[in-house]
Amino acid sequence: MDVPRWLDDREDRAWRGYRRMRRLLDLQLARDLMRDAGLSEPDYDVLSDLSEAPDGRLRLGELADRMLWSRSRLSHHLSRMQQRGLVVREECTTDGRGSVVVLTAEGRRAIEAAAPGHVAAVRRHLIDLLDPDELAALDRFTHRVVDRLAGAGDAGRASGRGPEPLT
Amino acid sequence: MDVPRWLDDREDRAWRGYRRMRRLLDLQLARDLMRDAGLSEPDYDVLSDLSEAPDGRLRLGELADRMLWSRSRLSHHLSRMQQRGLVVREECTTDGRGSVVVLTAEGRRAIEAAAPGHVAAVRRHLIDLLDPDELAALDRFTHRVVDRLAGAGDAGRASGRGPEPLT
DNA sequence: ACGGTGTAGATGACGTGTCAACCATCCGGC
DNA sequence: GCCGGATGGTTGACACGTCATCTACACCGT
Repeated sequence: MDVPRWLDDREDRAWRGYRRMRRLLDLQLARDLMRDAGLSEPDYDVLSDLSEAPDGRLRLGELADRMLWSRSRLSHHLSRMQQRGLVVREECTTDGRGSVVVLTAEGRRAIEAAAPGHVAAVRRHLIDLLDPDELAALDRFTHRVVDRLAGAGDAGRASGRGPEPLT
Repeated sequence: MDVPRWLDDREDRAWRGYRRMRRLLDLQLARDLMRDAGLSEPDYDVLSDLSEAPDGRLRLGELADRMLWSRSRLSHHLSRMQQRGLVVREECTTDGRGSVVVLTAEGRRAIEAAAPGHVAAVRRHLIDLLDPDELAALDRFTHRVVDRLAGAGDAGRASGRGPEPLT
């Protein structure tokens, strides 16, 4: 690590801006969503991913992977959503261990009612504020960063180089 | 709201990329930080903001505002950090209600030990992956978004226009 | 068929965040 | 001076997320 390479002015501004935006955007979108649709962001994400799946059904693990959630987290969250009647669990016919998460009619109603307002909020607070170049840049570099991070699970900082085994 | 204006392909890609990056970056930075310095990201942020303040001391509310945290959250978190000896609370001399948060020697040691590694991680996983244009774009639009959101606290979606009273 | 190993999920304990009271103090008007 | 409302901070109850653990089943080699 030797002499640390601090962030220069431009980098620091961008980094602070990112974190601040991240926080404020979250708060705002969560507020809007809760007020307009009675859903939390995690609720929305679950319902949204489910609604995009054929028949509104997905294996729990598959859903967890898509969302980048731990199975445990998803399991807990599903229990709460199940109580509210938004989803149900079914046993998996092809794998005795598995469960299948299924969107209920009420869940579908909820996501369909919430979506237009949520998309509008995303536009209002973020997307519509970007010019085409910025939008393109956002697309490019987020995917670049994601590929790096998703590629080598830990990509340790320890030794100088190269991927390392996952933990 | 009428016919909802959905996100087109480019917008959708950028938005999904953003959320995915956000999640993975968080996980990775948190992991690195915990492993290398035994701090959570919230810990780091508190210490970092404190260490930038004169004498390492700030009014609780002032700190909460800078961090965009609720006073309640900060108060809880400080109690935990105080237990670990990273900060202490002092009574405020100019306002009988207030408390002043003070960085301890150990707290200063912790943040100084953590900083180089954390900055390196931020570079490795994000900053160094952006070309100058992208960095500039990130700086620009994040601040634009922040200004909007910070400006009109709620900036309601309800009526067509204009700021509304805070909740 | 059987035993060992790995994987899918569930669960409980615990740390953290939020929300709604709550108390103490400050401040502006009378 | 004092009263009413605002402000600074704390607290407790509850929602949520994580981690370690546990059970049940799958898969593979023999």
